[in-house]
Amino acid sequence: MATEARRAIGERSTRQRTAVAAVLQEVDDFRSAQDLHQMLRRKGERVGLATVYRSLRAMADAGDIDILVTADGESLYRRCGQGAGHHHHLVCRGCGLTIEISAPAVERWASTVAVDHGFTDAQHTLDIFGTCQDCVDQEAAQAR
Amino acid sequence: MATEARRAIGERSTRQRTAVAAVLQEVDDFRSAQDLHQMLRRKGERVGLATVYRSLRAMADAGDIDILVTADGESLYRRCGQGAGHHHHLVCRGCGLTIEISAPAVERWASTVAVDHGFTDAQHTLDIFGTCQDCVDQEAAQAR
DNA sequence: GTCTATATTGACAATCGTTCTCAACAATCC
DNA sequence: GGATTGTTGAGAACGATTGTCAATATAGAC
Ligand SMILES: [Zn+2]
Ligand SMILES: [Zn+2]
Ligand SMILES: [Zn+2]
Ligand SMILES: [Zn+2]
Repeated sequence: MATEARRAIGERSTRQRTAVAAVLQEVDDFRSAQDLHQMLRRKGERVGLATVYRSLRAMADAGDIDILVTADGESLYRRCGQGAGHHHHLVCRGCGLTIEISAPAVERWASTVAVDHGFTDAQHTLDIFGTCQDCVDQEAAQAR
Repeated sequence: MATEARRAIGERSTRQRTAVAAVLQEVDDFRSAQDLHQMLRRKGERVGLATVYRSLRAMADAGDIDILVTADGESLYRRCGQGAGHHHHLVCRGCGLTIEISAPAVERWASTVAVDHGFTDAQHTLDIFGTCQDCVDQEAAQAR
C-alpha cells in the first residue's frame, strides 16, 4: 500500500526554477508567462516554455506569486510582498504599475455577503484598473 | 465626405440575434458561448458559433449582458437584471447559482483607493465564489 | 564519490476558446 | 422590386496553455 503521501510539484531545486523566480524578482508588475520566457532568453537562461508555465503554476499553488486573469483570458503573474497574505491590486492599464491594496473592511463585507446567502467556502476576486498619473501626463504630452 | 457616424455592430434585427437573446433569457446563471450554442442547436435554431460570439460581444458592449472570466480564462455570459446598472455577483462553484450584489460602500471605497493613488478612469472587478446551501446539502447526501 | 530512484525538463504535438476570412445572404430603405 | 450594406456561416487561423515522453538532473543512500 502506498502510505507515502503524493509529493507536490516543486520539490527539487533546479536551475530552471531558480531562473524563473529570479526573473520575477526583476519586475514589479504583472507579466505573462510568455513575457517571462522572453526575458529569460534575453538573459541567456535556457528554459523551456512549458517549464516556465509549470514553475509559475507551482509557485502560484504554493502561494508565492499572484495570478491576474485579464479580460481576454490571459494569465499574468507577479511576485507580491512576501508574507503579505491576502490582498488586492490597483493596476494601471497603460504601464502596468501595480499597487497592493489591503482592505479589511471589504474582506469582512465579502464574508458577510456570502454567509447571509448561505454560501460557504467563500473566496473572492477584486481588482481595480485605472490610468496612473504618469500615464496621464504622457498622454497629455503626446497630444501637444 | 463621411459625416455620418460609424454605426455600431448590432444595428439590424436578425433571426440569429433574437435567438441568442432568447436563449439567454431561459437561464439564470453564467454560461459559456459554446454552451449557449449547444442550447440553440437543441432548440432547432440554426446559428453559427461565430455569430453566437459576435452577438454576445455586441450585447456585452451595449451593456445588456455581463461577462465573467473564469480562472482558466473562459468567458461566461449572463443576462442580468435590466436597468440594474453596475453590480457584482455571488456565484456557486457547484451549480452556478448566481446572486446579484449591490454594495455602494464598496463602490465608494474602490473609487477612493484609485483617487488616493492618483489613478483616473477607475473600474473594478469584484466577484464572490462559494458553495450554496443546496450544493452543501447534496454533498452531504452523497457522502452518506 | 558512486549509484539509484524518480522528479524534472524540453521540443513538439495537441487542445481549446476565440477571432478572422470572405463569399453568400438578408434586413432596411427608396 | 432593386440597391445598399450590415450580417452570417463554414472553416481556417490564432494564441495561450497543457500533454507527451524520452532524455536528463537532482536528492539521498551507500
Ligand atoms: Zn501607468
Ligand atoms: Zn480580499
Ligand atoms: Zn450550488
Ligand atoms: Zn462595483
